[in-house]
Amino acid sequence: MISFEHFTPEEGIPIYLQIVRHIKRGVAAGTVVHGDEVPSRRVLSALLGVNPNTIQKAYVLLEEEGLMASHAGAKSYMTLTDGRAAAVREELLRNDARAVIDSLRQMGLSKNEALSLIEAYWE
Amino acid sequence: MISFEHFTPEEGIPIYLQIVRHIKRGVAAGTVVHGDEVPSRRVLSALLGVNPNTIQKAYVLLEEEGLMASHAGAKSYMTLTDGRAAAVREELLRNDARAVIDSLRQMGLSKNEALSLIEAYWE
DNA sequence: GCAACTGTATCTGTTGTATAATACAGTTGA
DNA sequence: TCAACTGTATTATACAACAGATACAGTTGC
Repeated sequence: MISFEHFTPEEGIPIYLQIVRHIKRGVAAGTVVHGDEVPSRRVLSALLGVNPNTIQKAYVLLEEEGLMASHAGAKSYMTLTDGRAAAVREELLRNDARAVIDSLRQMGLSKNEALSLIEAYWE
Repeated sequence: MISFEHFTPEEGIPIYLQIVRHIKRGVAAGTVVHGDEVPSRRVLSALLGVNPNTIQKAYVLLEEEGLMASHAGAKSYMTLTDGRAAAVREELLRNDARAVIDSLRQMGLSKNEALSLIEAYWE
């Protein structure tokens, strides 16, 4: 069963997108693997204190990407080939890198300054 | 006069917030300094192809943060003490660092792996 | 069979974003 | 002075995103 223990909602970003992101990061980390059971819409909605439709919206996105499968009446499970999981990881890493690099560059930082910044805030 | 030459709108983020971000990054980079003239609402709206109200919404936010000042009938200018500019820079850097670090950590990367990633994508 | 779960579909309402059309008032400079 | 710019304010409209309420339908296990 996929864990939402360390899920910390952040305002300014739609909840359903944060749910998608949380699961994708789990896939990238390898803590979410093929065949893992996904919490039901009602269970997760109660856990997070949101509407079941909000969960459904997130799950539909994951299904459209082929990362999970649902069937009326039955539980839902992750559907992850090795290649698909690796692709998710690459996508997230690339997006993160691109976003932060663009931003830091626009602020005039050099590569070394950027690396020092990340190192300083890593803790 | 503040330049919008390298302003590249990105979908998914409200235009007025992108304008605020663009100017703040200029402040952080030192390319926008105290006393710099800000394009008028009408001029910038024509340049970007958006409604004047959208520009106004961005400028109101900047005014509320004390980064610029407007007076009816006159042009608008940046109002930046050295400390204020430094604070804007620190805030943007900290937010960028925090966002990317949180994400990479959730994907299971170590500090060195994160640094290598940034270096690899910097180009 | 049936209770208790599962996913699915539809409708409603609020909010944010952006546009449009004006109107009014203050300043600046020739 | 006065034309041409500035900022400011109001009202209306449209649309999409987001989330909530509710009802319906399929499965699973006893």
